[in-house]
Amino acid sequence: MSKPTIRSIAKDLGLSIGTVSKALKDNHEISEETKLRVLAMVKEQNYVPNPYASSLRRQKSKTIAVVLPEVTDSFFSLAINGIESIARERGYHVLIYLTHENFEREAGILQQFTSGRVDGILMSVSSETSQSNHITEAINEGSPVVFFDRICENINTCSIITNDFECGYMATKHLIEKGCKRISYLNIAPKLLICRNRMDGFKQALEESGMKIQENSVISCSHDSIQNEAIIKELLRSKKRPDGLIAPVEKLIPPIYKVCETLKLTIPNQVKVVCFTNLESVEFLNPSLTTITQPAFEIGRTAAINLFRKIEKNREEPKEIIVIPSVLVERNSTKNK
Amino acid sequence: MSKPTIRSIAKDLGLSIGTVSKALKDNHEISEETKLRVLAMVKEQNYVPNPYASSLRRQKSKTIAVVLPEVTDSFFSLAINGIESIARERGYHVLIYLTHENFEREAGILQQFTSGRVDGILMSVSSETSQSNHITEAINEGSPVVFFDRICENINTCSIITNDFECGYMATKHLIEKGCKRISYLNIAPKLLICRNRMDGFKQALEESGMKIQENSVISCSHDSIQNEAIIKELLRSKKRPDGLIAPVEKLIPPIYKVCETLKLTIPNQVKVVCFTNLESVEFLNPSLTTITQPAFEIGRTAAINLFRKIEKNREEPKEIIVIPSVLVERNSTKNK
DNA sequence: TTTTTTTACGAAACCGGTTTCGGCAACAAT
DNA sequence: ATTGTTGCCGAAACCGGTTTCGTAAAAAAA
Repeated sequence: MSKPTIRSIAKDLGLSIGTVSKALKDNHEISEETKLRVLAMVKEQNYVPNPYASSLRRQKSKTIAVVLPEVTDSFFSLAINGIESIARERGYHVLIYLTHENFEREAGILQQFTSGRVDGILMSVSSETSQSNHITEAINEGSPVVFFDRICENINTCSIITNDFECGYMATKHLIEKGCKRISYLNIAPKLLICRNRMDGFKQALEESGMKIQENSVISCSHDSIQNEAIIKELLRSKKRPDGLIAPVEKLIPPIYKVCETLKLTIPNQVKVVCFTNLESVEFLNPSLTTITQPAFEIGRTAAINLFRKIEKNREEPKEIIVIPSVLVERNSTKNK
Repeated sequence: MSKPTIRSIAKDLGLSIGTVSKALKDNHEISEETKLRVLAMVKEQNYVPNPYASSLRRQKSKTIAVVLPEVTDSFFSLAINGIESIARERGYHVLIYLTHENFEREAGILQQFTSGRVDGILMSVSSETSQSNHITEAINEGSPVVFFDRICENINTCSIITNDFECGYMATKHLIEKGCKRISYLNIAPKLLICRNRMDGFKQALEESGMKIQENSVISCSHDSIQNEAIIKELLRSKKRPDGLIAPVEKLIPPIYKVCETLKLTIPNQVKVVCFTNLESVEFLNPSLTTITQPAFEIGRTAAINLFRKIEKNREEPKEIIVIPSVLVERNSTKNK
């Protein structure tokens, strides 16, 4: 027995295709009695409408895309949780695409969306992304975009971020209060607004405290952990070794801890560390890690809610940036003896 | 200017729709010259074919589904990476669904697939899943399924797992070698084959060492971290407190470390711990955590490869279980002074 | 009773591709 | 000259729903 279609259902009931279709969407044109008959048959045959036929005709897919750099990061996996919770609630399907921080991949992915594969796009841009034609094009072709975390400033849409400037500022002030004299910010994606904001917060906190931006104040890291280890090792071996580190992403935790171990530098006595992360186990690191904990789930949720808002009423809405604040959780990596 | 369709492209070129379609798939019926003209126009107008029209006619969607309990676990997020790498290579799209360990959700998700939304399904079943009608039905309706990690034994398909029995055995033997006399296995999903296998390995290792399964040998944990904390606290406060713990999932790390801290039990002196996880930062926990590290990326990759094998040649293939071994990485949480 | 309105449904166009089939040239083989 | 062959392309059916429009019968209004 082959898959039931609306045609086979209609035939079995002696009804027309259109009638069955309307009955299934509870259209007022159809009598209650007929609706019940249709529902019964649908249930009996376990009929599920072909989504692609519907998508083709209605020109909407009930599907959204999530485009992000990676999933092996507590922030992004929690954000996906938040997104999924809303999508499920609304009956939407979620396509996931990983850019691996690569601009060409990101552009290639976005280009596919110009054909109407998805009704909307949630994205966190790659660290290489500096131009935004690929995104504009997707929007122009009718797929609204909402950014979360790694937003694209020159695009006129809704974005959900945390208070990155304040976070950078908080982290830095915290280190200064704890006695740090030379703080290094481990930059990972200078093109990203959020990283620049965090760094600007860092710089302002330094200035306010009468500290200068120096040679080793901002260190460029990569996405490769071997390289990062080398970079951090060089930093912590230099004459003017910093006594405070700010890491804007959790992938820097292993290299930092490893290098400190190798160089026999103790955290927090010789180097204090603050990292942006949502990993639960940071509490039990040696030493426990002071973190900026972002509202990752809530950011994902809010992004999804706003995307659906855009999808539903597709009129132009003003550029809006929603900020959900993070919290600094103080632990032992920044303790002063 | 509205979206280009194959119709508008054909009209602009003075060709028929069918010719354009064939030209785009490099059909031999079309002359090189015409193909070049079509390609040029397609590029000029940035035309991307409507995927749903194609899916509808071809009865295949170039899309697979990944159904899993959660993403906030290093194993699953790495597995997604592996899956995505293969899907991208083959030009497939990836729909993601989270069951949150809930059987009804899982069944509901699977039911949708009976309509041909996806060409195949990769799944790791929820811990509540004991029956498999929902999965059989999806397979019968034409969506091949490949399991990874949390497999469903009574379904005749390809599955990718790690050597769970040996892992349980290894972990236990390791603890015994390190001097443990009373070991507790923190069970999390007794219905799952992999958990039973790990536990069977645990039991066999106990027996071989002349140790008996006792009251506190197997402890049932839940998916809620507050509850787990209470359960573990009770366990570690009991008269016959274990001196070794085996945790089959990483979400148990925080409660274990927390309870030990609260009860002032030092790891590894009073309690030794082994956990199944792929988290990079376990090396820097206090104390560093001995782990069973699973080949998560490789499992995801292999599952995807085998799913595509099934999708391509859709003849029946024998039930096959591919085992990719894990490794025990010894660290300080199981050191004996 | 006649006219209007409402109710309930069917026929058919439509969404945008894919694929089958048929046919016209041009060229080769007989 | 006749009969294949081959190359190249168009016409049209088709995938499985959705939606518009028309209409017969029943109910309500005149």
